[in-house]
Amino acid sequence: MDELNQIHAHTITHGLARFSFISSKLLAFSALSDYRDLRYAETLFNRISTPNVFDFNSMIMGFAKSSKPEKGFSVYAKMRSFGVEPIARTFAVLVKACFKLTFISQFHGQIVKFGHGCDVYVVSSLICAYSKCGTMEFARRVFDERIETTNVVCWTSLLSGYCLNGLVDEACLVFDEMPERNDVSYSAMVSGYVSNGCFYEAILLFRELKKSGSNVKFGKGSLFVSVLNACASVGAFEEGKWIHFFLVRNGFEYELELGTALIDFYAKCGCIRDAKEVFSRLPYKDVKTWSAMILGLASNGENKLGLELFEEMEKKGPKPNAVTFIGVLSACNHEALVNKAWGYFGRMSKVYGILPVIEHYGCMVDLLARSGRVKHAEILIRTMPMEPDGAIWGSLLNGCIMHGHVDLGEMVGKLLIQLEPTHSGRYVLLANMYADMGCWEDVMRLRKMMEEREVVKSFAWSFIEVDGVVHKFVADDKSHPKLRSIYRILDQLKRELKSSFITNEIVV
DNA sequence: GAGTAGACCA
Repeated sequence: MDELNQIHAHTITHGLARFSFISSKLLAFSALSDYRDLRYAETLFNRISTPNVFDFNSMIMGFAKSSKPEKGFSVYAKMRSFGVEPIARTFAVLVKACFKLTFISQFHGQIVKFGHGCDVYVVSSLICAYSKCGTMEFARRVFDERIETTNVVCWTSLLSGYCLNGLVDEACLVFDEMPERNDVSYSAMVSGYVSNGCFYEAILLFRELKKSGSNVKFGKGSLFVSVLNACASVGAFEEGKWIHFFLVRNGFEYELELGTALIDFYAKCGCIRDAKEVFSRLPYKDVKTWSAMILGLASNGENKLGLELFEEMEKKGPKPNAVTFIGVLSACNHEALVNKAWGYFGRMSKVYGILPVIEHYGCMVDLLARSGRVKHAEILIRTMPMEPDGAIWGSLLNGCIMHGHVDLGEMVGKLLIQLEPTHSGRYVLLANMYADMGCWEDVMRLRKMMEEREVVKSFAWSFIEVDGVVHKFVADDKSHPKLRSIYRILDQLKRELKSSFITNEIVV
């Protein structure tokens, strides 16, 4: 921007500012470039006596990229009052800044009036805007009415709209019908699957793409970000590892988003060593990269290292945000560091201006309840500024059971069942507590209640991937072909654990 | 232009 200031001064001193071409270029640079400064752009804009359509567009687009995109609406109003006729791009940008249906409808009317309804940029923007408002029927109508002029971007916008609104089947139909697909449309479908919990479908689609030998270009490699996310969610280790090799071979590894996705993937698969390796190799790390690493360390038992990393981040990394503190509090929770956690909980708002959300309170309540400070946990729940959810009461109930606070436990258990009457785990926890106390009548009463309300207890299950094959284990399932050898090893582990426990007891 | 990284506890 310093250079821009100099150029601007130069144009004034040499009498060049009156050439609209030059002032338009200056405005576009200050409003839209990577080094943009919107306040400076506004000053430049206000000095132009008769702004043309490109000047208005620069300002509208500049605001669209900012944190207050709706400010573009008043620029549009000014544009109309100046009698300047909007072009298609004006609407494409404006419509995307709409967060209310009434605004979209108004602009839609203007689009038709000025004859820009066939423009592909406008069509895709309208589809995005209607999708964001949850009105897929309007998005579909725009698409169907202009189907002869649609391109791959419009198709992808429609597909993403369906995914955003949880309509995965409709999104699949769109994906199947698309006349042309590129890396972005694959990425949209994969991430749509992931955001709707269809992790296997996401991975299968990627495998299909690999097998098909299609000529889809991987662009910056960002499709892998979505696939790694799916791999991390299901623990598809071999698939994720394959992607990592592919990325290294093609020089993608060190990109910010990919690096962060890899750290998260390795951490969620329990390979914290590989996560650390990627972290140390990344030349540029932002708040998400640091947070992913801290959360990864905390979820792999390396809590102290997680807290050390946070201290390093405070000294030489980016400014931490709310998610970073979830990792920090989580690490404190696992190490039972109550005082340290209170310290961080206070620092969050005092030093960084981050207001704690329910997840932060959840960490604190869990930590207090686990460490036996159930009364403190209860006070925190009753004084926190938001309505406590089932997870928070669940943490308190857990603490009550762990530390024998039966009266409070009973009260919280009943409250939880009232709050989440279809959640089987809530009944089971309370029933277990009654069983520990020998109150069998209460246990029976709860079981009956579950039957009457048709609450089904979901089975616990786990899985592991070996050589690309996923092995699933369900409680009481006897169907695995290697059942006997698995149980043999389990028995051996049990014996070893028991003997080490006895040895420890003798030492103590 | 469309898509894309981190989110308590259980």
